[in-house]
Amino acid sequence: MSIQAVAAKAGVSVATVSRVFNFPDKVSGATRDLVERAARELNYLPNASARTLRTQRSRVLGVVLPTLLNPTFAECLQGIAQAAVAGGYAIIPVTTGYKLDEEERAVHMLLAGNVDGLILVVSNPSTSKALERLRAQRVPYVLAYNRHPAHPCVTVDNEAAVADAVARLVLLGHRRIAMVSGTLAASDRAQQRYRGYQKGMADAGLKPQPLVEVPFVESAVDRLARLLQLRHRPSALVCSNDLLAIRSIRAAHRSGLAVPADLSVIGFDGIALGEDLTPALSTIAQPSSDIGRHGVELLIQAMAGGGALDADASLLLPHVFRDGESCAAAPDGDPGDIA
Amino acid sequence: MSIQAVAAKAGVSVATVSRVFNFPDKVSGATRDLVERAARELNYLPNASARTLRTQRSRVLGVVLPTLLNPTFAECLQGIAQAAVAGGYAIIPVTTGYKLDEEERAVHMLLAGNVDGLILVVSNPSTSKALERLRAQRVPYVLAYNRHPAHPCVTVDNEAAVADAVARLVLLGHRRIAMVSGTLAASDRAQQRYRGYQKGMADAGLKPQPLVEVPFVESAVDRLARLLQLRHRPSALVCSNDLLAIRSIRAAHRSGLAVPADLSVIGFDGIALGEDLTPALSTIAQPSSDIGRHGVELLIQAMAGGGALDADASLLLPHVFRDGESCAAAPDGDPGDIA
DNA sequence: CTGTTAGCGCTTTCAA
DNA sequence: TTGAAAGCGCTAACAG
Repeated sequence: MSIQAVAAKAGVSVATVSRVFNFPDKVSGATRDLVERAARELNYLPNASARTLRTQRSRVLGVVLPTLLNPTFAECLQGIAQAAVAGGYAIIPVTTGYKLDEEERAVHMLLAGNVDGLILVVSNPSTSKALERLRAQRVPYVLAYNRHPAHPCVTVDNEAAVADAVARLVLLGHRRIAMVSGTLAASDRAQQRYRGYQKGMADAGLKPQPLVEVPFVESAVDRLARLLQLRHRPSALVCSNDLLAIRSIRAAHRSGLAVPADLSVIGFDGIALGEDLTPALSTIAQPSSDIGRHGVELLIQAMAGGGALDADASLLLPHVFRDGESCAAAPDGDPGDIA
Repeated sequence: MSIQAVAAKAGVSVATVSRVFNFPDKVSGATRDLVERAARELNYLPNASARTLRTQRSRVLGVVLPTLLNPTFAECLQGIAQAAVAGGYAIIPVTTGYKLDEEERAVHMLLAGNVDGLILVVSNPSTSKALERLRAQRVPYVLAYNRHPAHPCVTVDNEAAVADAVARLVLLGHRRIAMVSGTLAASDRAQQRYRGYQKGMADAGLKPQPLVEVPFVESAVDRLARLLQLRHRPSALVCSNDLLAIRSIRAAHRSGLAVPADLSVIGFDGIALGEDLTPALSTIAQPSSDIGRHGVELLIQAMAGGGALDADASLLLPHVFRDGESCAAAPDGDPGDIA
């Protein structure tokens, strides 16, 4: 069903039909009705490819995410989708599994697919080939969760957030506080959060424990359980994300420790599911949906202005500490190590 | 960067360049090298819209899902994405939030976006306007999770799966077994699973309890806790999905019941996260990723054959009972109600 | 306010 | 094995 057919049926030119769909007020009411009726009767839908070819705008956004298996990114994608629809855009999401070459492949694929702009979560903005390429080709893009002075980013203050969480634990009497993280090298967020841990400990005059770094792939529960069976085990764990926190809680149980009586656990992300667990997860909640939404809004705005996005358009959204049940006062009698 | 530029640089016609990209063996080795070099140097990417306009195939698949906040569908989408990439397709996912009018809107949007085919999870195939439309317009599509004799579907045998779960509980000595479900009207799966519960109870000579139907939106924990404080409370719960099972466990704790000592809970879906919980979730695991993958493969296959998909191409994939820790022998002394 | 027409970048006959 | 040219459906000058 083409514009030709509609024009013929309505007895007008194709230009008029086009105007009815794109600039309705440039057409007289009578003609407009005529065309709209014809279009409806023919079940006409403008052909997106033809329109894209002609206008050089696809009204499609590419989305690059590490995975959808972590609810954080699924929530973010929902926010992205919502904002995209509101702005008249479709999205094509691609997941990379935290792998650098997949990031590049994803960007290549999306560029080949004619997307107008990209919103992405990369492993590390400083070293990303994919970003270089986008910059070189002047493709509008915005980063989500990442933070880097040279790129437009929408995220939270990871460092401050974790430092704050550590301070709360200290206030509860904890001294042996350890941090559990995924592979540091695979994520700038993990690095920022670790710095936040170090800062929090230093601020409290405590000696930071060695980072407990668990690979993404294996479930990590065994590794964590081993840690918790040590003689001078931590009384509190700050985890770099909620999934790790959940596994830490499992590890605690397996080691015969009660959460939060024997061990406090704090997560990061604020996945919705955390509130339904027992104990409900104490966590640093970031506004994942908003991060996605704002990212898209910035992007659309920039594209309307015709250009790429500037680093100083970056947004730092507020995080909140969500007080659950996995966090309590420290058991007595452990002085910990003073820094 | 257009095919013209590449042709000029390589000193050949645009037709030859096109052939190099589409039918490499129809071009002599020397010419091919020439063209490939030129393309590389110019950083040429064929324009997807132009190609789509000309060939009438977009190589894009539409995906309609209820939500990504339930990890089940996120897992499924990963499977879909993987199979789509493997088959040379991009995907455009749209979520409907279990709302019928959103289903229609989604299909409309995707059709306007020139997708070649659709994979969707609808509320109820029997009553779906969206499906009618697809059928009428002869658009290739396949359903995931849904099951209906008149449509091509990829799913599991929900009824048998739940009946089997009930049988296991009976074997463990349970008599008062209740089913917890989301809004029945909103999902054919929920209806099938409920029938499975009824069948399982009947097979054991037990009287089915009234269905505990909790709305999707509110967290349901309060409602469930109330149920569990009744005098003749159930000793086991079969839940229509894992999210409900998790909330049921929370409700149990809140009511002072231990899981599985005082209450057994079985979920449905087999979300990965369930294995990291304490107690680890006992659940009927369906192969979500495979459901997505097979759906896409069927679709691509059908589209290659030029036509829509037939109902008898439907696939029933195997489910497995994943034995976790949320399910144990019934406490003594409750005879239950005999049917 | 409406119509005519060129051309977006590509694939695909048809001819050489 | 290669090239010339038509045309996919649409938008946007431009003309009237």
